[in-house]
Parts: sequence; structure tokens; C-alpha cells
Amino acid sequence: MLSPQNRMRRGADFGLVMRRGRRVNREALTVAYRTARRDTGEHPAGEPKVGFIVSKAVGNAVVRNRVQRRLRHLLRERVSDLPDGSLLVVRAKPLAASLGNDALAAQLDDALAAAMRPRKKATRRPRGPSAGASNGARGSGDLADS
RNA sequence: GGAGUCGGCCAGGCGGCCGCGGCACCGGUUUCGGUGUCGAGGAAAGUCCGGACUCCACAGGGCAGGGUGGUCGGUAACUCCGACCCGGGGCGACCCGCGGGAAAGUGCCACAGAAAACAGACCGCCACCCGCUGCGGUGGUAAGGGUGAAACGGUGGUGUAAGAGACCACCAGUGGCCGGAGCGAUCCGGUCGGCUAGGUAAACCCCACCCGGAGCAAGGUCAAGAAGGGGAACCACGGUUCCCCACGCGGACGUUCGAGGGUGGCCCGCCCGAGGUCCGCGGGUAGACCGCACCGAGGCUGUCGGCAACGACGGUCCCAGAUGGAUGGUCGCCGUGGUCCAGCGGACCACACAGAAUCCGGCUUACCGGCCGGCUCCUCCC
RNA sequence: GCCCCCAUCGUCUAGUGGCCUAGGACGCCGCCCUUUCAAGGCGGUAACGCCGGUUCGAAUCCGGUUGGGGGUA
Repeated sequence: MLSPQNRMRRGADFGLVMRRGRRVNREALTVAYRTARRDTGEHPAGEPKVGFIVSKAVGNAVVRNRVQRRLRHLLRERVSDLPDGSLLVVRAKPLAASLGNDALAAQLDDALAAAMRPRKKATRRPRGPSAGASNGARGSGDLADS
């Protein structure tokens, strides 16, 4: 589960990321990612925000809830690798409902790595006490390795 | 023991690690941290009914419109529930029924058939007649035939030219009256009548009863805003008066002989009404908090009343409250079911239907299974 | 969340208890015409979302269900 400060809550953020962000498609999900723009000052500093989209095509309400919760738990271990002020939206596809946990995690890591590769050097977030104090230790998964 | 029927309850269990939301307390007091505690369902679903709650409207009358439909009760209310009545099914326990009115009226009943609702007669049967044996005419009759979903009481007899409730016996049905039982629907008995009256109201309709409209995105407070609010005074607490600011374009109408608005279907009527009103297009806003997490038609339990639904009284408990939306993820063991290897056993897969959103009472629909109890029928034993 | 609406051939539709064995147009298929294609002509294909009920009889009336669509300070 994500910490409260890492949740995307505004509809405008979703629209911005889905429209302007960098999208990567995999079989079970789609990832849209957008780094902070310091010139426009959209999100001055602050924690990275993550949002989820699970449409009705995925399944009924029980299935959709379960998919969203599993994705949230997977993202919780990876939030510390996102730079400050970045926005991420994960959209689940119908296949995600029937996928095992390892396979789902593999697809997520693969898509995240592809989305962050081009400009990860500029805004790489420094490790430190401010970077999610409780999660810092276990969020060590290197996206490039996965 | 077998078969069946009705009702109630449960909704895989335990543990490790990592997490989330509300509330209370403590520390900090902007963010936050710690401890404790609570955290999905029987259907949370469909949104089909009924209410609570909120806002708008609320002199009155009429016409529409919608809903319900055996009776009595239960309830805040209901299209719900209970008991009973009637009709149907079952040996039975029991189950099913949108179950008022078709002798107030109107409509419809295709095809077939002579005839489809009010009487009549195609074939037939019988009698008579003839300009005479014809596929003839006149009259009687409705038992028989065939059609149809449905054909004008049924069976047997008397009777007759042939027949017919024309008459008789039994049976069925219907209406009036009388008596009895029941709060009532209704039931039982007697008597009389004409002998008989088709179906359809989930067709119009008639009768009885009920229904104002919208819905928590209701509604309120604050912020923002240029379109609507803000401020002050008086005060009978509902208004009056004054002040501030009052988008653009196009069009229509009007100032007491009244434009337009309200009365949320319409009309009459009533009220408001010029400090102009209405329509179209453009342009602008859509954040936070309250509502809302609650002592409630509340849960559990006991006694009493009632056949029951349910009610009365007492005890006890406080029991989800999010807002891109918490109630979880993962691992291990056990349990249940299935498949395979087919010996102990092991491996693999699955664990139903399904996720609160203002709240409550119902209905309906979906659902792997498990547990408990009442009753009925059959068989066996004592 | 709340409130509404709709469902007929592949597509757009007509049908408002019996004339429905469901009509029309555009499609699609075959044949004719043409040297060939198009156009034209002839013929064919193909539907009442599903389950119950009312009725003698249902696409139509009444319930339920499924699937779409819309509105909403």
C-alpha cells in the first residue's frame, strides 16, 4: 500500500500524465510517466505521485479492487526509485487480473525501466532520510536489473 | 433405513512478515509519530417498491395521470409479512395463484365453420305439396355430423311425425329469499325462479382505497467569482428601507387595458410582478467543510401477550465511514472438492456469488458447499 | 452515487394483439445483360436480446433478467 503522500488525487494530474507523459505498453498493463518540470513549476519538489486506472473491462468490482491493491503493493516497494515531483499512472489491462504475482511484477519492472530510461540521469532522486524514511531500506530493487 | 417437504444458521480456519482508513488518548502541535480500539455482505448487487431526511410548493375547485386489488390483521410505510377464505396441484407434509367487477356500458374474438354472442340453421331428420321423382318447394325440429381455443347445461327416460327442459329423475351451475356459523372473505342447509347467463378488464372502462414535486450531485456554510450576493438600520422574526457592484452579441415582448413568473400535467381561480422580462449564442465557476458515520422504526438477550407476522416491558452493547475512494498483499500449515500416479500415500489445480458510499424496511436476481431442527409418506424391527 | 431511456436481418428502420410464414432500403450471394467492369433486371440469404406469465393466439400487453446509451452542483 502506498503512503498517503504518494497518492495521486487530482483528476488534472491524471489527464496531464496520460496526455503528455511517456507511455509504455506491456501485455498486462500500461505505464505513463512524467518527470517534474522545474521551468513550469507544476509540482515544485514534493514526493512522487502514483495513480492507478482499472477500467470495467478488467472485471467486476471485486476483481478491479484486487488488481488495484496488488499493483499498489508492488509500487510501494518501488516508490523510492522515482525522482521527486515525478508523476506515474499505471493502467491495468484485463490480463492483469489472471496473472500471477511474479509475472505481474516482472511486467511492471520492465515497463518502468523503459519509461524512465531516457532522462533518468538528470532528475535522479538522491537517497537520504527525506526519501521515504520507512521505505528506504527495502526499496532497493534496481529497475535496470529486472 | 429410504424418499420428500419446510425453516433457521454459516460463508474455509490458524500463524509469520509487510501495509491502509476512522476514532480516542499521549507527545509534537503546519506536516507528523506512538499506544489502544474498530474496520464489507447475505445478498453490500439490480435500483423494483416503501419510508426517514432535505429543499421547493402548499386558499379552493374541476379534469386528467399513476398505483394497489380475496378477507382480517402486522407495520413508520409498502407492490412487504402473517393467518384464514377461494381456485388449482400432490397419497401426504406442503406448494402455486397481478385472486374486485364481464346479468353499467363499449370494443375484440383472425383462420376454419351454417352460425362467434344473438339468435339463427349448411348437411341432416320429419311432415305435407307439386305443373310429379328433382341437386324441387313450403313448414317443423335442433337429437346427430363436421369446424374451432370456445357452439347456447350433462346423463338416462317419458314423449313425438321427427324432435326439443316440452316433461320426469339424478347431477352441475346461477340468482333471489329464509335460517345457521364466522369480525370478515366465505361456508353449510332449506326454498323459489327461469331452466342456463361464452371468453377477454396484464382491452377501454366501472368500483373501492392511496398518491404534491424533486432527490444527499438533496441541502447548508465558507472561499472564489462580473451575472448575484454582500453590508447597515428597524423589527411584530417575517419582512421593510437604504447603500455597493450589476458581461458581450442577436432577437422578442411589455409598464396597470399589464410582458412574464409561481402554483412542477392542464384549466378556472389565487399569488408575485416592472428597480423591466423572456429566448438563443458566447464567456465564467465546479475547491474546502458540514450533511456523514450519527442512540437508531438499532443489535443481542429474557419474560409476558398473540396460531403467527408482530407487540409490550426489562437487562445489556455502541458496532465500518472512505471521497482517484481504507477494510489488504505475500508466505507456510491444516480443511473441502476435482484430476493424475491408480497400495501407505504423493503431485497439481480450485475454494462459490460477490465489494459499503445518506440511512433503514422489503422484493427480486446471483451462489461451491456445509451444519441444525420441525413435519410427511413408504419399509423394517421391538 | 442518484435519475432516466432503448433493444427487430450485417446496417438503418416499418410494424401498437390474428391480414406476420415479420415488410422496405443499403448490403451480401447467384443468374441474366455486357468483350469486361459499373449501372440495370430477376431470384435468394438473413432478424423480433433472453426467461416466465396473461390470452384461443404475443415482436406487440405485464413481470423478471441481460446488454447498450444518456442526464446529473
